[in-house]
Amino acid sequence: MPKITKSDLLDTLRQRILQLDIAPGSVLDEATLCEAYGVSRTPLREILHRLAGEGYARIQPNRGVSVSSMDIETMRNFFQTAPMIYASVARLAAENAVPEKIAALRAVQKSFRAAVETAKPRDMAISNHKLHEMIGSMAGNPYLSPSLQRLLIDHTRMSQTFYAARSKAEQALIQTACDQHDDMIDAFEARLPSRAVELALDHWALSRDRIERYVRPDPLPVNPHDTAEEVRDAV
Amino acid sequence: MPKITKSDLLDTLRQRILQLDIAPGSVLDEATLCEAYGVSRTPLREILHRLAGEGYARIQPNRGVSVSSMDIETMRNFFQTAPMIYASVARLAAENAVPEKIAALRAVQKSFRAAVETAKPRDMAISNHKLHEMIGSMAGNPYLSPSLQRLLIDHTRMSQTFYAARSKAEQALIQTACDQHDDMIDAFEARLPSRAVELALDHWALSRDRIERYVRPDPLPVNPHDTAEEVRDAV
DNA sequence: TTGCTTTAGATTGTGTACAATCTGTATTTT
DNA sequence: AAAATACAGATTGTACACAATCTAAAGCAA
Repeated sequence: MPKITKSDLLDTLRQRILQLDIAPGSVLDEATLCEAYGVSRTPLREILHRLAGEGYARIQPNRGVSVSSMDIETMRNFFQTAPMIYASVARLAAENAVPEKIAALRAVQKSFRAAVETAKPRDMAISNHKLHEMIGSMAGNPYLSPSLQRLLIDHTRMSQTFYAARSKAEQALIQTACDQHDDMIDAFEARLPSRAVELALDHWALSRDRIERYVRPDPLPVNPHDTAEEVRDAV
Repeated sequence: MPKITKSDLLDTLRQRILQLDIAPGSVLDEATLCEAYGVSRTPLREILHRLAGEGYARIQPNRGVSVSSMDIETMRNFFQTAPMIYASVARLAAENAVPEKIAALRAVQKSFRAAVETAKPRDMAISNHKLHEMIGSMAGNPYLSPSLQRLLIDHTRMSQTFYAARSKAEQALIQTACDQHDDMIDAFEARLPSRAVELALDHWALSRDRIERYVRPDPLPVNPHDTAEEVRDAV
């Protein structure tokens, strides 16, 4: 029976949700989870309430808890909101930068780069999530943090495919994103809010384009003899 | 023994916190609350976790739950963030207006106006809070809502003094705020995002000035013979 | 006195039994 | 046959007892 602490279990569930190991919309069954992690229902239920409060899940009274879903309407709101929040947070992070937190950022960025170099998609996604969470923490604005949190949850879930890059071109994009992280941390450290905002928006644009490309891929060729490029130009 | 449902108790505690009936920073004692409302600790603890998730309270493991505090740093972040979020929410509310929700807004605004006319500060604060929550709901953006929620919690708590208006001038300000509500709802209904943003910022400016005036009141006259106006001009 | 250790009381966290509610199926009624 | 109802099994919600942890006061050593 694997003994596990409450905060560890909370973290484990958060990660499983972020990695799509537990699918959006699926039900978090109390009995199953208790069995799996060897805790009783009382603490588990408190964890579920907490997950709900953080936006990872949703509680319907007398009908259980389910992982937050990601429908088309949600996506629309995501694209509408992300740049504003990310830019604001970057600005505040630059204004409120302190050496201690900068060092912590660099440490996480180091593990992100390591994950990139060893091509471990899951580690990339989690490190990236953590990095951006820490930027939010450095921004230190309790009114923006909850929005940032919710954006990051869905952003990380959507990016799962991103990090499992197949082509050389996709790997190059990941490298660019990785370099952008370093530039952003430099901007925070130098306390350059405008520069931080600019970099944050570039970083967002890269991610956005990649997600859009996944959601709306190049159509299959109508005529099997056409190349993908010809089809794309025609559309 | 007053029998109370879980969601009612959740709502009651939210209102008590908003009305400063439970002071910022004070601990929410499990035993006391169980005694007071006749529920056992298990459901109460789940309510407390929920309140923490929503930003009304803060959990420190093994050290209990306390009502969110409002220190000087928090205030700074509040003033920095509020206009952006309020404006964004107003824009989205105008874009996503539906007759059903407009009707609901008008109903709450009616009860707000009634509270103003009967000079009931607590009802004003709660109606105002509810109205702005509903605007957020109509905006329908799950990424902005949590930030709006947190802003409203502290905004309502800070406004407690505002609604207990003493002078004629202060009552006139409340009237203005009330009229702004109607204008905003009209703008939502007519689907005029720019107009809605403009009105939201006016509404914010009014509230902000009032709060600032409370935090930094006119200084007492140095020389007892001076009038308040002379002192203000001299500062 | 000052600082550390011990220990009793209070508070928070967990496990388990039981109650309330919901869901889906089978039966009854029209 | 269709609709309504009743029931059984499963799931969620609550109460309470007990375990773990923290707090603060008392005692002891320097």
